[in-house]
Amino acid sequence: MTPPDTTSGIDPDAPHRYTATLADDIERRWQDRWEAEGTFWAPNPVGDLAPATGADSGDEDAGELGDKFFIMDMFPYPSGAGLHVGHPLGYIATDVVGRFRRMLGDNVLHALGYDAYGLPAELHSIQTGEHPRDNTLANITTMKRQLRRLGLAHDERRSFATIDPDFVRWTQWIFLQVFESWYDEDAQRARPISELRAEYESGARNAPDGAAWSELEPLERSLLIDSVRLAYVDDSPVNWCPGLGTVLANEEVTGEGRSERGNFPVYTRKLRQWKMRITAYSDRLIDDLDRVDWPESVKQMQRNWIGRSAGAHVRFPVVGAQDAAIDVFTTRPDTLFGATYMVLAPEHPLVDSITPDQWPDEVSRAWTNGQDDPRTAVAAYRAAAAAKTDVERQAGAPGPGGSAGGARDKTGVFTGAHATNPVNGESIPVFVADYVLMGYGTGAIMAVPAHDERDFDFATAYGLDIRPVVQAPEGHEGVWTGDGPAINSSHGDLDLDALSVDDAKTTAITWLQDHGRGAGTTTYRLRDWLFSRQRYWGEPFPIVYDAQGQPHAVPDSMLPVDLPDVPDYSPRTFAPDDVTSEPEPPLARATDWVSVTLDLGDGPQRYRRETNTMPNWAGSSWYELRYADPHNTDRAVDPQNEQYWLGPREAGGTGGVDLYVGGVEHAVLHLLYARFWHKVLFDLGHVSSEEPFHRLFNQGYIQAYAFTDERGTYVEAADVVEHEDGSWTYEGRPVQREYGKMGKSLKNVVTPDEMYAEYGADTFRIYEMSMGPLDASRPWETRAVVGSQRFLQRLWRLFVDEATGEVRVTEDAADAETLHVLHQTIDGVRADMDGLRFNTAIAKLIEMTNHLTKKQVRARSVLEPMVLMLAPVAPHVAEELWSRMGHTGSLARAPFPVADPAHLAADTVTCVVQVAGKVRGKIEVSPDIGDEELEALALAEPNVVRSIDGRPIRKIIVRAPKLVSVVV
RNA sequence: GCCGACUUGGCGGAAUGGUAGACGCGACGGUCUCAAAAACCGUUGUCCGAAAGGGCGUGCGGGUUCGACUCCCGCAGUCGGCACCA
Repeated sequence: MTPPDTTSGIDPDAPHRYTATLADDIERRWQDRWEAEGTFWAPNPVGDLAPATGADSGDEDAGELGDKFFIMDMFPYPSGAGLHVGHPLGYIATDVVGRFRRMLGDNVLHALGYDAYGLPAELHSIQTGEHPRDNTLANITTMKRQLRRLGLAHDERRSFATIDPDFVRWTQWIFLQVFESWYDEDAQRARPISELRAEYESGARNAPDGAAWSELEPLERSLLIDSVRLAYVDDSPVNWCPGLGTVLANEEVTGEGRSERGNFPVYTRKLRQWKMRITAYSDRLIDDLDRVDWPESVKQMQRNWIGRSAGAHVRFPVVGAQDAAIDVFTTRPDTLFGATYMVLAPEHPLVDSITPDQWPDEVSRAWTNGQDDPRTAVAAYRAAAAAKTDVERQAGAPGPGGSAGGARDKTGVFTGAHATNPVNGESIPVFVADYVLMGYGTGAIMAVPAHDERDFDFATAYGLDIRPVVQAPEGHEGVWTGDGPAINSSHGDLDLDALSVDDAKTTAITWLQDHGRGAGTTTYRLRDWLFSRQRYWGEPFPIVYDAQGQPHAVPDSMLPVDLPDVPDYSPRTFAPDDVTSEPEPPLARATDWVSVTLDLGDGPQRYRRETNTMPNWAGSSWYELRYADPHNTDRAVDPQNEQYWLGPREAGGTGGVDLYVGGVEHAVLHLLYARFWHKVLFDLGHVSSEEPFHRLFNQGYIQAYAFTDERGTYVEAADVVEHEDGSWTYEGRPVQREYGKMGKSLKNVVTPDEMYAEYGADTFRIYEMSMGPLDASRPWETRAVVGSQRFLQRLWRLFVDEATGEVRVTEDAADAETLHVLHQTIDGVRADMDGLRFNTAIAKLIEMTNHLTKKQVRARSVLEPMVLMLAPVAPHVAEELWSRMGHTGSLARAPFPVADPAHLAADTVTCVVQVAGKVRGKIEVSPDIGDEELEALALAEPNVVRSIDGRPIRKIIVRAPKLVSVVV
């Protein structure tokens, strides 16, 4: 008989031991087979990826595809730097989920594309002269090879890159959809421009100024239409970055007023640029956050970014000026009686017209900045404000004493004008100050120093009245921004006194509306999306300009508009502080391309092409749709395919990708833009889903330790030695440890290739998944990887004789305890997989393996479910064992084990006995023991008796069969 | 400043209000070996104790509860986002 193979019989050099070499052989073999057999192909309802079922039309087949599960990763930018072990974390996680869902019977759509436009490739081209496409495609090839070795269960037929002409064609098509739409505020949705034009032509609608369509000149008509398009050219302040030679979206500018890429200063200035009217969707973008399954933190970030705030517009007539009035936005209309002055932003258009030639009598010296007349004073102040970058402006001017600059000292100047407070007729001074921003609200405020910190600071500095109109709690000093009864707030027919803040707001707004002096309103922080860049490596706009400079869509049949070859890929860049420079995109130099003759309905004419390109966010704003129908030449996505993969599952649902995994760094940029485009496409009837991503999950990051020597230079982390006292040395010299990213410059990169070579892909996958919860960041520790390999080796040994390679699985029946362990494990692993808790799922598999090893269990009825549970995380070794047990096909679609309730309950349960809240005894009892019997057993336990020590028992809590708590 | 998340052994981390520290790394002890490495087996929160057992322990201070890592209040620290947004 077989000698009991216990501890000492294990030979590390056994020929059939699960080593990196064997793993490598197994993994490559299965990867080739999966590819050859198309194991992970996901059929579509219709089109080229529909199942080949003869003459049947697609409609019938859709039902036969079964339940779907669409899982997505945030696709990568194909960098030339190569992967480190942090990159695949999310891809492994989605692969585990995808494989699990496939074993539950779902039709799983999982593929990976490449977000291939980007600055690095362009910078590389500027240096080398190589076309960015060549470099990018080479990087994609390398990256695919590295990722393939992970054994990801992707449908390769659905992979694409955003630079593929076939993809660009539809990116440009979507741009034109946006361009050819307007937002109908009444219907609260985007509608085609053609419908608006029809309404104008039929006379159903007049221009906003009341003019009839028929009375307008052709150019006026174009301008009217263009002014409401969702994609439009606008000459308004943008973020100009001379150092990069391009403009940037607000989202691409850091809090310090610098470019996110390159860290160059950014200046606000007016330039003619493409924008997208994302602000039209502000409410829906906020409201629909309640309908998606996203991390609360990301939802909150988007809410903050959109920045909806409710309040009122109030008109303050300018004293002495006929029709002039200052329109302000306030969130606190309840404090109108506390408004003691007003402030205009330096760029506010009314500043010039309201500033008089002379100071009024008895003007305070502090208000004039020492200037002899208001016009000079205001002009000087505005010039000074304009010269500041946003950074300086936000940092605040250094105080008179050269203060360290912590506080944002308020500066400003009196305009010499006064305005009338509409609620009490009071005349209050109007200032210009740069603490009021032109970009928010109306660029003008009513200042209520008693209840606003900023106004309080300014009022204190300039000696302005501070009048409390909300009763602060007793003993409170300074500004009170909280709730309380209104005081000093009554005049004429408006009486707010004693009302709470909320009630006073409502009352004040009603009064303002009734008297035509204002209205309740909502403002947003969100600005329209700046959509053009002065760069080469991006999608060209499918737009041409006519002789009058009016934009026209390039006809659909001419898409895609390809990038022309240019002699030089760089935009003209300037000194980082050259504010007045004019942007000059590289495409402008392709003069033959720029000038084009087209017939857009009026016969052949010369047009000039748009020479800006789209921002890198364009491709990623709709790529989820293309996975569902990657080769469609007639549409971006066929409606049936879209409905199947993305359509809402229940009435009123948003639909969207079932699970989208990626880093939290895209919380506002990519995720906001993608939602916006998706909603436009929904409004126009191109998709049935209202949201692109139904469930979002942010994976954490793999961090790493880096080490610096005494000069602060990074040293090779792999060669640092740790000492028992917790210190580290490199080549004998002491080094300092720091914790952060993995990167070449930090000399702490560990690559997946090293892991494949040393342990194999399955070990690497297990390690990454077992390090901790998926949403937490954690440090990489190469020396811990061996633990995952030991697990797989132990498991392998259960099945395979390491000396002979013989499969040792028997047809024996399993003992009751093992069955209990098995079904407990099945139950737990299923739940963990569902909740993306791969770390605890793996821990349970390890526990079970340790149990089977200890008991030398070889029963097929236990080992087969074990292999199936392992398959999502370690698919290659699972496939190998499955096939060695005699199965011929892949286990990719084998049913995931189901726990048998009969085996879930244990024979005995450990009951804990607490005395005065402390555990004093444990007793093994039957799971269905009664309360009374359990109580009696507990009180008979010697250690429990000793702990009670004769004290009177006040109460006994029995939770059979797990717990007895004795209160003394 | 505002918003959000987090804080558990030497380390990564487990724990529907019910045995704190599962699982893994490391460390220590052992088996095998001439030896070492590898592998395997065992121990491992901390203090007292020969043991039985007991004290103390989940950032800090309170509270609710028979019972709190878990719930509530206050504080500190770390990380992320926003930031003169009216």
